[in-house]
Amino acid sequence: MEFRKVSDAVVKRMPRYYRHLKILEEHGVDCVSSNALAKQLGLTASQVRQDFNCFGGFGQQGYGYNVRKLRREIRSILAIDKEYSAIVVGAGNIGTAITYFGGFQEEGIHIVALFDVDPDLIGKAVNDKPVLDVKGLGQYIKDHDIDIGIITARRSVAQQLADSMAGAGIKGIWNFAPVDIVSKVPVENVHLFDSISNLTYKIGKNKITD
Amino acid sequence: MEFRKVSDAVVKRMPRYYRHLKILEEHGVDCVSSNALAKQLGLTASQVRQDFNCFGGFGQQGYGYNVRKLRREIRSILAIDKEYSAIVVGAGNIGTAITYFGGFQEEGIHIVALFDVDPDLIGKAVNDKPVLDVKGLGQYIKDHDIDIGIITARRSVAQQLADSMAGAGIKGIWNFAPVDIVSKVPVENVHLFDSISNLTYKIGKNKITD
DNA sequence: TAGATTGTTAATCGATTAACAATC
DNA sequence: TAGATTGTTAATCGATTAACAATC
Repeated sequence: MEFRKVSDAVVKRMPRYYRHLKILEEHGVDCVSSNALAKQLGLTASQVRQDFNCFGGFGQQGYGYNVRKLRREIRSILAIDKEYSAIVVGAGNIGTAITYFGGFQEEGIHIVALFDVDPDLIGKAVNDKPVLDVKGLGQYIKDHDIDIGIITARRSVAQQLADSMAGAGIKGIWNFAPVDIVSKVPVENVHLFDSISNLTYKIGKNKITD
Repeated sequence: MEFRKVSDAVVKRMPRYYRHLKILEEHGVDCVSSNALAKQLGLTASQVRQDFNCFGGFGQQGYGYNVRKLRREIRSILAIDKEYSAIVVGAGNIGTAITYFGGFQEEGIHIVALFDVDPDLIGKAVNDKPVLDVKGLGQYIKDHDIDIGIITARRSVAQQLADSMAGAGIKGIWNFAPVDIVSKVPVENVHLFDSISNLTYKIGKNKITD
């Protein structure tokens, strides 16, 4: 809907607002001011208002923001109000965990199949989803018009898997392999190693400072 | 070792350098210039040099950076050259996946036990690690001097688990529950929901723009 | 030495914060 | 209407980029 370029920092804060508004709504809160929201999230009121105004004016002067309305707006901005079909490439531990994990199904992301190279895994099922031969990956994406490809395969094959999925018309790639995937389609890299090493960094620094 | 305050943006880039240097080293590359490294990672040479100089001068004028040395320096900065003991709180799908996932063991992070409230899970084992009653969480941390607490429990209990672990002397918390944990000890929040919704955002925006 | 590339200071750019007029 | 709080413009701050002297 929006036409201005929205900075990456703003986009990264949107899910945080969304999660918090969900909690407020569950607690029966109708209305929230930028000031209150800022305090609850550790931001400034200015920042909150600037963020929302990147996408349009969702508030009401003298009153604040309607929690329900604001949440629905952010839901629409993040496009999580839509349904997505997804496949998991790499039926190992992470792939299996992602497939079992309910959190995405309930947000409209439906895993329909897994892919692997291992003949021992091909033909089996994970959470009732079939594990298929990776050879048929591109054709499957075309035939079933798959939206999201989730890469949980080894680092060395991640980029070529991404290329083949993008070539087959996938809409976006969610990558768990420890490489920064580059693609013509949108990519989100989840770097668990980066996260844990940022934690050990902080732990190490803490020891010295304290 | 360092004494200056290093910005969050710099710290977040360090694991990326580390991962890339690991690949360069595997490919037998001895030396790399800030310019080459910048191109490979999609940064600028200035930024690369600025980043490294937050922690000291690791390069050599007229030559560049020694890949092996630089990687070891970053390894030490991120404190991933040390050994850590860890426990997983919440023996569900994510907890199980994290426990099976080898990537952390090889980086010196050793999961020694899991905790849960479910009597059906308590007493069982995941990847040969015992699942214990969460009632004994604090005492276990004290007795075994556990470094890292990995939260893979429900959102509603995540903060109180963090509080109890911090109280028992844990050094850092790695949180997978969809809340921003606040603690007196260092915390890293992994928000899978934020990540996937940033992907759907980009997919949605792509459709409009193209 | 000459060439190359770092380390570091200065300039620019963008994001955050502050201020205030608009308005519910 | 008066009070409150947004939307938005202007000021500040911090991070990125550019420039260049130091030096291998």
